[in-house]
Amino acid sequence: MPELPEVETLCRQLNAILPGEKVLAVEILDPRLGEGEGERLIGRKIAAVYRRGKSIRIEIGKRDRLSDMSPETDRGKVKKIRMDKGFTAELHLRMTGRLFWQTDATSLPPYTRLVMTFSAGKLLLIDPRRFATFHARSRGAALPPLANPLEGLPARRLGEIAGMRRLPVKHFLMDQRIVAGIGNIYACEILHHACVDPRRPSGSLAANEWRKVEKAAAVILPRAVACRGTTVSDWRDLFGISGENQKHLKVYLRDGETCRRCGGKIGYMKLSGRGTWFCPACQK
DNA sequence: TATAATGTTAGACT
DNA sequence: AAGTCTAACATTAT
Repeated sequence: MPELPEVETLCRQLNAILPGEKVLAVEILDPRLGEGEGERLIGRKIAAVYRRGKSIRIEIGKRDRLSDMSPETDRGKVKKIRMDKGFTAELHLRMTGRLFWQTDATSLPPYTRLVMTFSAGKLLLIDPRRFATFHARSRGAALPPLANPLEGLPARRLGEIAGMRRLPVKHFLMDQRIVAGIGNIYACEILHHACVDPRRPSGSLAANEWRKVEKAAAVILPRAVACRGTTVSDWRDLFGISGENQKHLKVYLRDGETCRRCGGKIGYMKLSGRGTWFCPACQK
């Protein structure tokens, strides 16, 4: 469920809480998430949290001085432990993953799959469908940055990449290798704002149409971040609070209702296997 | 009971 | 070879 604005919301909220916090425990409750992945994070401090596309990357630093001062350890060993570069815990929420910051001693909510304990609280991964992924990797070379639609989607680049491709433009915008972070809701909304029919072959868009797509993304995505995401079913932010962006939806889930721009009737169809809402009257 | 769900990807098919 | 399409993953809610 979470797309760029939702993941961005979580990252910002995590960044206000986690840096400097030490990982006290990691419990993996769903074996699909990998067995010993969490062990090596224990005793380390969070440096910062970043978003890359729809992934949440928690940068975790070197082991804290006190925690590796086991008495009588030979110095070589201690040194070795502290020489590493730290880890990155990478979370991808896929369809139904959520993060929740729990600060009271209540029991874990249903479908909790992972618990990361800090002194200030517990970070829970809740995921009914169990598609979410979690990996703790030692920090290596920085990954190449993905095109970040929050920093703008240059129309020219989009046109170049689209070339002569016949892939529907909606599918094109959702290709994470091209544009990192747009999913089904925002692809529908961006194309409606840009007045472009989602079925159009991506290679058929004229330069001015890509410019409209660029502008649409620049309106829709930052507003969705400011609204802390779109709650149409189960999306909640880190503190369990619904987003507000559903108020701004023009087509998504509005099947049969009236287009607020032209008065036409919002249509629904399956495109590339995904539900697609659009206004046939004003999206050409 | 059948269907769809805010994501990704392996494998099949052009 | 490269582009495109489909099914599969696991589970709930309607």
